[in-house]
Amino acid sequence: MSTTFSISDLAKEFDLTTRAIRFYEDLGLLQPERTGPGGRNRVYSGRDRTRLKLTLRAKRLGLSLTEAKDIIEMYDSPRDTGAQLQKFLDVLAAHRKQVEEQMADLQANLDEIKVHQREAKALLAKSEAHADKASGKPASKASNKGPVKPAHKPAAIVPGKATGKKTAQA
Amino acid sequence: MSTTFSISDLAKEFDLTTRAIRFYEDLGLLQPERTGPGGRNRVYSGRDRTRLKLTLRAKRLGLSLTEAKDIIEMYDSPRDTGAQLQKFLDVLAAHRKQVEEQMADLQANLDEIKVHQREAKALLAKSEAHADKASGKPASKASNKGPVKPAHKPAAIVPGKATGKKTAQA
DNA sequence: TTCATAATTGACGTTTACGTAAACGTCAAC
DNA sequence: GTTGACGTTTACGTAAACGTCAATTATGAA
Repeated sequence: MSTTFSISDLAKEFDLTTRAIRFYEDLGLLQPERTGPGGRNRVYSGRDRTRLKLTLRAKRLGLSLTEAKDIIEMYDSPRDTGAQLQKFLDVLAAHRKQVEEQMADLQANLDEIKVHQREAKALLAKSEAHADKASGKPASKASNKGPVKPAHKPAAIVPGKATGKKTAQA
Repeated sequence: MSTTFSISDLAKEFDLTTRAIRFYEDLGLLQPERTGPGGRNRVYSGRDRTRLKLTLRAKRLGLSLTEAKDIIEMYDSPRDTGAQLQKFLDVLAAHRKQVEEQMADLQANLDEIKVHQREAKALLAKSEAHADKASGKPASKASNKGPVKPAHKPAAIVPGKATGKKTAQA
């Protein structure tokens, strides 16, 4: 009873088109078996599903599909000799460094977002306290008196809605 | 003495081609002034430089250029009314959530890498201790006795070498 | 049996993000 | 007075990552 999946199973689960999944197969990312008459239909294993999941995570992190493939293959390949193990460790160290760099990028972003939040909240509080006439709840109008200069700080950069879909999380 | 930059200044600093920089201008990401005879030559301000830096960081995080533009514009736009401030806060909250999600993705990656490192190191240590004949330093050969099964764990996903260049950090 | 549903293989189209010439202007240096 | 180094526009080319048909085939329900 080794769990398997049809192409539409995976398409639904990960919110992809079947076209995309077949395309990933063309790139060598998936290797489904065939079934039915003349072996027409694709059957995906749990391993295929895992590789697909990893591929999508890689995409979310900004990698190309071929980069994703290289890495997944790397982690999925045999490491039965000491030399291979050592090389694997080297690659791991390099990857770790890059991940940590990207983490730093993201952290910088998050920090900037927080700063903006603080500033905006402060400004909002000030403008509300200033416009105290008939304020019950609708705390936003258009107070064109003190233009409340936008703090010309850089900005923050944010990820996510590449395909505008559901962002199937790993 | 407002610091300005030529197109090749920016190209060198961020390791881009001038073509790319002009392309970003076509997308509205940069708006250099013109100088020289007939206003042919581009002159970039510090603000342009900042926007370029943010654009590249956005790319590293997997955003498209138009997504990058939308976000940068958002952060760069005026917020002089209470309503605008409130909307800005809403957008900030959404962005923050997405950043935190991506951070989680990355953290999962990092954890997996660490697990792999631990496992590989353990295996390496064992194979070295096992192959104790004339071991001075070159601690890797090919011990084809105990094949040391590769732990069939998923994998980790890693960012970075998109353009294969120097990864100019923000 | 017939109709809908799901799957398949081409094969061409599309969007993004630039690359790569071609052909030319400008200015300092030699 | 020509040679670089640097700049410009126009324009076609390209790789990646699918989308979008079209023309089949198989299966199950009505």
